[in-house]
Amino acid sequence: MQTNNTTEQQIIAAARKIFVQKGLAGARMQDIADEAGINKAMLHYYYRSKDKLFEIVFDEAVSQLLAGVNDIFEKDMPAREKIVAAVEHYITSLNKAPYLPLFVVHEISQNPERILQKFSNTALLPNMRMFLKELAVEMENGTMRKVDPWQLMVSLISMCVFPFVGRPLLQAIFQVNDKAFAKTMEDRKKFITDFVLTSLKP
Amino acid sequence: MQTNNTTEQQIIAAARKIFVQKGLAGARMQDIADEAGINKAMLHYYYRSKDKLFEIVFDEAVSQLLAGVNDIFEKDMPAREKIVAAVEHYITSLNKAPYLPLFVVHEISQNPERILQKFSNTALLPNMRMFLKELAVEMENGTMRKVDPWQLMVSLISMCVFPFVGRPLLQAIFQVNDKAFAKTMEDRKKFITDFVLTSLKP
DNA sequence: GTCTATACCGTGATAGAC
DNA sequence: GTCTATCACGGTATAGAC
Repeated sequence: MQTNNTTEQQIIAAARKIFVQKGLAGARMQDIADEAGINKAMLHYYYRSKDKLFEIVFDEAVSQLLAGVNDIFEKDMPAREKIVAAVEHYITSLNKAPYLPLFVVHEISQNPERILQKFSNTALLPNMRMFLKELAVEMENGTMRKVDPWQLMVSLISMCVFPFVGRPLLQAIFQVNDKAFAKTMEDRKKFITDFVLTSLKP
Repeated sequence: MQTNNTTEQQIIAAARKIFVQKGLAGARMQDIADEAGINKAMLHYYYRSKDKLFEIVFDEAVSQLLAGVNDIFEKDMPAREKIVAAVEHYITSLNKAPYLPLFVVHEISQNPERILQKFSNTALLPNMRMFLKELAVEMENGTMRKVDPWQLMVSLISMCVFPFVGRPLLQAIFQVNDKAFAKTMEDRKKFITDFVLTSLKP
C-alpha cells in the first residue's frame, strides 16, 4: 500500500463531527468533505455511500455510549457501590462527548430497526438484568428500601443522561454557558449519588 | 371568504405529524401534502415556505411542552405539593404526546437561536426561580433536607421527561411494547414522587 | 382555491483524465 | 489515489390554466 490510513481516519473524524452535529438527514456530503479537507469524490471512493459512512459513525457512537457501563455492572461490588461507580463513569464520559446521547436517541427514533441488532451482540442486557436482581435481593433482605428496581434504574439513567440531551433547553432556561454547564455536571455526580442513596436507605 | 379554514387546519395537522416524526431536515413537503390529502402547491399557497410552516408547528410544540407547568409553579401550595402536581401533570401530558420532547430538543440543538426569543415572552423563568427560592426556604427552616435546589429541579425534569426522549432506546433495552410503556409511565408518577419526597425528608 | 406543469437548484453518486 | 466534470434525481417553490 502506498497510502497510509490517514485519509480514512480524517474522513471518519469529519463524518463523526458533521453527523453528530446535524444528524443523518441534515448532514451534507459536502460538509463532511470540507471538514476533512478533501473533495466529495474521495468520500465515495473510501466509503461507498452516505449510508455506509453513517452506519460506521453511528455504530461507533452506540458502542461508546454503552462501553464501560457494562463493565461496571459486571464487577463484584455491592449494589450501592455500583450505583456510585456508574454515575461517576457516565457523567465523566458524557462530559467528554455531550452531544452523543441526543444524536443516538434521535437517529434511533428515525429508524428503530437499526438498533435492534446492535443490542443482540452486546452483553448489556444480561448484566443489567443481573444488577436489577441484586437490587431486588438487597430490598428483600431489608438492607435497601423497597422500590421498583426498573424504575430506579431508569431514574438513574435519566438523571445522568437527560441534562446532556436537554442541554440547549436547560442552558436557555437557566442561562448558563458551556463552561458553567460542564462544572455543574461535575458537581452533579455527588448530588445524584447522595440523592439516590439517601432515598434508598432502609 | 368562500372557503372555511378546514384546509389550513388539515395542513397544520399533517405538518405537525410529519415534522414531529422526521424533523425539519428529514421532512418532505410531499410527505405533508400526502398526509393532508392535497398537493404540494397548496402548501405553498397557504403557508409560503417550508420554514414558515415549520415555525408554526415548532412554536406550538414548545408552548404545549411549557403550558401547565408554569401554572403549577405559580399556585399557592407547599413546595412538596407542587412537586407532586408537576410530576402528575407532566407525565400525563407527555403520555399524550410522547414524541414532543425529542422533537423540540433536537430542533433546538439544530438551531439554538430559535429558542431564545420564545423564552423571553414566557413567564416560565420567574416562576421557576420563585419555586427554587421556596425550596431553599424550606431547607433553611429544616422542613426539608438540604440539597442543591437547581440539581433537584433538573432531576425532577429528567426523571419525568427522559423516559420519553429515550423511549426507543429503553424499549429496545428492556423489551417492552408501546402499551406496556404507557402503563409503566403511569406507574412512574407514584414512583418519582415517593422517591423524591423520601430523599427530601429532613 | 385548486390543480398541472415546470423552473431551478442542491444533493448523492459516478465517469474518466491524470 | 486524487481531481474535475457531470449525471440523475428529488427537493422547494412558482407560473398559469381552470
